[in-house]
Amino acid sequence: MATTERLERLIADEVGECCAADVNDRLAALHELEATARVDEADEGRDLDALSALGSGTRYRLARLLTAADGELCVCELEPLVDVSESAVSHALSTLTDAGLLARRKEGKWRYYDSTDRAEALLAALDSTREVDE
Amino acid sequence: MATTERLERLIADEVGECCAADVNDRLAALHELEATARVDEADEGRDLDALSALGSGTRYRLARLLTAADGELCVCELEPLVDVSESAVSHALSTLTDAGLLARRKEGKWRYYDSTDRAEALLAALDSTREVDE
DNA sequence: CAAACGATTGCAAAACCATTCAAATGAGTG
DNA sequence: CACTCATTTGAATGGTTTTGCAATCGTTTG
Repeated sequence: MATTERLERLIADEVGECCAADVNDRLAALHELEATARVDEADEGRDLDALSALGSGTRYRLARLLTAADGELCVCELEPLVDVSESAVSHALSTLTDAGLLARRKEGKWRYYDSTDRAEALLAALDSTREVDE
Repeated sequence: MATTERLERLIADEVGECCAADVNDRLAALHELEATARVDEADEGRDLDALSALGSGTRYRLARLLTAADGELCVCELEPLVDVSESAVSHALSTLTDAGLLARRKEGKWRYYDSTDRAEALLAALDSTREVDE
């Protein structure tokens, strides 16, 4: 996977000249970076689940609604607020729940959903990094 | 889209009895919630772009690398750190840039990328809401 | 100016996803 | 226990996404 040719030329380009030591230093730095950036595989999977769950219109809107509500909401309250079928709402809520973005509570025939800290943190991150200019 | 039948029954279930006023109150609350939760359409589009851009393995890993690096990195430094083709890396970096998660800088033949505040905020949100228990 | 090079782009194939319809589940009620 | 109702589940479908290949763009260098 790793051919160092381009990297050598990059370093030569930056430093003017390029000796083996320079290349080794840079390679070491890159491997250290790789270690720093690496996330536990299970955590990475959960992150990807959360991001892709939120990354679709219907689910994003449901998560927004549940985050804006100060408490839990029943499926039958959510359904009229998004314009997809009842079944699609259920699929969406399940996906969000599996992704750790919603919590589900049963009460008799009804099922209530609420947003988790994770959903709130992600939406807050988006809200706080909105571009000012268009 | 909005049939109030189920909602009426839900309220009857909660309150014991259900009069028109109860239903109207709840409907008003739901409409207010809808207004609170609503995000400017363009902003919503940008949020979805950001989330779905980050929500795929290759792009997530690139964003992690650039966030962990204290400065910008050249494409040729990133390429050996992820195991997809050069072309896929380029596609991924473009998608991330379009989504507002990376900044691109040209210098001669080389192209450098760096993460934006938005990418960092999203990854930080994920990191800070990791479940402790499995 | 032609050749070399880093990076991007258009395209096609394969993999994946969101939605719907139909059927099932599980709770409450007569 | 049959019936209704809220919600979920499974399968099918149409649409989008990811990737690699080949061709191309823009820059530097001989």
